[in-house]
Amino acid sequence: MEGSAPRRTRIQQEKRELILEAALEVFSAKGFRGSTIDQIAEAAGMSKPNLLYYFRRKEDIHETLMQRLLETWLAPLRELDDIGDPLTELRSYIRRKLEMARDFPRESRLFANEILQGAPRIKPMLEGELKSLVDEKAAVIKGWMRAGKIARTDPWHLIFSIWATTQHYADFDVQVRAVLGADRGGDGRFEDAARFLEQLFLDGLKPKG
Amino acid sequence: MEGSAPRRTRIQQEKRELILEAALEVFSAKGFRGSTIDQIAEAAGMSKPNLLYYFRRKEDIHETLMQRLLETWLAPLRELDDIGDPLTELRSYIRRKLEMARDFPRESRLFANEILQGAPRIKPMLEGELKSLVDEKAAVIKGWMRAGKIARTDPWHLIFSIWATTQHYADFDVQVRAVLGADRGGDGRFEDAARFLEQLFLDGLKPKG
DNA sequence: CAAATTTTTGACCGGTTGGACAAACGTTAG
DNA sequence: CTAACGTTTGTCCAACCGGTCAAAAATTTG
Repeated sequence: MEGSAPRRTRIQQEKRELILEAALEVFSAKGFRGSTIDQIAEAAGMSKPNLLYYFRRKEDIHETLMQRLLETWLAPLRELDDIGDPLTELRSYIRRKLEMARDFPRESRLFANEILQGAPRIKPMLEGELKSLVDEKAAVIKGWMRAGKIARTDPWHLIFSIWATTQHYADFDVQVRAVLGADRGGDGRFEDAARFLEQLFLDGLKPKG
Repeated sequence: MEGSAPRRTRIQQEKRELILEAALEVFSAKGFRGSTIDQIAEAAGMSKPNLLYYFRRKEDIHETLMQRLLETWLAPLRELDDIGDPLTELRSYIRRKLEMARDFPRESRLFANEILQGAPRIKPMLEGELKSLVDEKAAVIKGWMRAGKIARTDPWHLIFSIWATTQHYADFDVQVRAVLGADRGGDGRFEDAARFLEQLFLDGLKPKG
């Protein structure tokens, strides 16, 4: 048992938040190994020993960050529900995921970094909680297919493709901006992406008629 | 001018290849900062000073690796050609990219790592060579749309979505395997992915009829 | 063969980094 | 005020890491 929530003073709560915010910034930009405690401390406006008073080890910061991330990261998929029109549900899911890529790019990159390195710290979660959730939702989608509400295809790979296309705009942001150039790479790129993805997932590329 | 190819002995050529192979393995798994020269040297079966005899700095290895990578990485897009049936061309492009994710996952991860960190070493290339190439191919695709051969949509985001969906199977391999589980996560996953992506990009999810 | 050149190695160095620690400082309660 | 507790800092250390260097070993060349 991890047991009863650790008693924390007001200062501790505030400083811990500050550190986590700073660490998210640094970790997501440079990766775990590429980040130093000093950098995080400076970003949080405190000295290294002071930071280590709130988090005993560098790993502890990363772990805490990761746990929080996973909560919010899977929320959109959890909301995918059997009630309501299937195509609308899927469209909403795609939109929500794209909004997360837009509003929480650092979280997306932190996650991507972890997976890229082989997910050493969260593999159990992937094989357990995540797999269960995806299997569950895949069953829902399969139901829609059987009912003729959406085309028959592989629900798991469908989910992968939604993850891939949406998170791409956070994880590969530099590349997206570079390719789109100064004019089209501005704020409008997420709306363009939303329009494109909606069309792709609904109709594909075959010409109408 | 970088000038005439540096004269190299047989041993130098062989050892440099060995080092690059080992470095690809290590860098792609742990990132640049997360990798040590010692690890690369060990993977290449030599001592650290010996390795440094062939590559004076750690960065030199990474740079060489990166240059080679970019050549092969963009080859499939270069092949996308105006002659031939548009839908077939796009299907081939998707297939080739997926094959690269399957056959060269380390290269894909190395590239992903670089982009994730903000592409510090290849940003100029992204804004120059890559952008030009993509713009050029986007124009080709636009031509197909005008000719009514494929549905009208955003060619740039179309290319992004192909990159994202295919590279996902290399970069997020751990996650894909974890979610698919022992049975479906085997070698067949790339064929499943190929089938799914073909359907997605051609027809989307709307039910037929 | 021997000389010249290339390759390999062990020892070493300076800078960085994660983390420990005790002392100082601040705050609050009695 | 003072004791207790929470917070902050300067100093320090051991491990690690990128890279140097000179000398030994191996290889090539004449």
